[in-house]
Amino acid sequence: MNIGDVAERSGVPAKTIRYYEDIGLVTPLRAANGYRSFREIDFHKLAFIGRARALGFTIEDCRTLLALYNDDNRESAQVKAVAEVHLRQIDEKISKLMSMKETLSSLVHQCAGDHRPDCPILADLSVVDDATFS
Amino acid sequence: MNIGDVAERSGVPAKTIRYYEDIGLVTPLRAANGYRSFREIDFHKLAFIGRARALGFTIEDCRTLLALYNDDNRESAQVKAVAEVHLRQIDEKISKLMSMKETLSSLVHQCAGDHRPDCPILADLSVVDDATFS
DNA sequence: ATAGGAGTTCCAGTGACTGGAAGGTCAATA
DNA sequence: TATTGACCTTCCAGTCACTGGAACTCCTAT
Repeated sequence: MNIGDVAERSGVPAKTIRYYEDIGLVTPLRAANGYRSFREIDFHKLAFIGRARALGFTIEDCRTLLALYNDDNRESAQVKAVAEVHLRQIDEKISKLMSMKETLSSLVHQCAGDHRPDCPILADLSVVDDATFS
Repeated sequence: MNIGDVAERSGVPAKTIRYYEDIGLVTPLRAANGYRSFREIDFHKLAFIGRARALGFTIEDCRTLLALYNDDNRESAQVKAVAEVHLRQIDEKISKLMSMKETLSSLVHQCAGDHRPDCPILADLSVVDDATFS
């Protein structure tokens, strides 16, 4: 398989696949003409990575998960641990975004959004108190 | 005020303030010894930026919001529009994270997390179907 | 022969910082 | 007065995970 085929099949862009090769995530063979030559196993790996990335795992997580996948002596606890850490980080991101959302949507609701200059959003941002947001 | 003072008062790290000067967000004066010299207005601006960043606005949004803040002829509708776009982006991020969270937490729950190698998380990631995640 | 659609490499940019090296300045103390 | 230590300066490089683009080669079909 050439890079275009594997890109289409896996859903991972060709450019990204080249990048993954650069950082040693995949190691396709090379044809005589210099083209990358992907085996089924390479496709499988890329699909795995694509799926893991879609779940928000970092590239380093992907490396770890692939290593565990290929390790017959793995313990499911190891995989679960990686996933749980990631899950906690997702939760943190969600809480942060939710609190931003609350503040912001309350400000947006207070704002008339008309031709006049008075704006509670700007008023809030320009509060003169020291270091209240940190 | 030296950079350390304004950093402490505004909650924006000194390193970040220097970066903000680099990209033209703040323009402190310079003392004879080459030290940056911050006026009240600089502090105020940094506090504004810090607050806006804490609400997730991009640097470019900050530029826009500061310009509106300093524009006597602004219309609150302009500010509201910026905030609403940002709010929608926050909502999108939240939905994405929530769907990741759901998939992932269901997988985590299915995983025994013991010494055995069998793992539904890895099983899910290695589904052989073509391009299902894209 | 030529056109086009593949593929290749390499370099630079994204956003918003952050770390670190190498050095200059200032206030207080021994 | 010398020195210590905290503070300041600039500049360069790295982060994360790509993405865009230039300049080139290669393959296939007309």
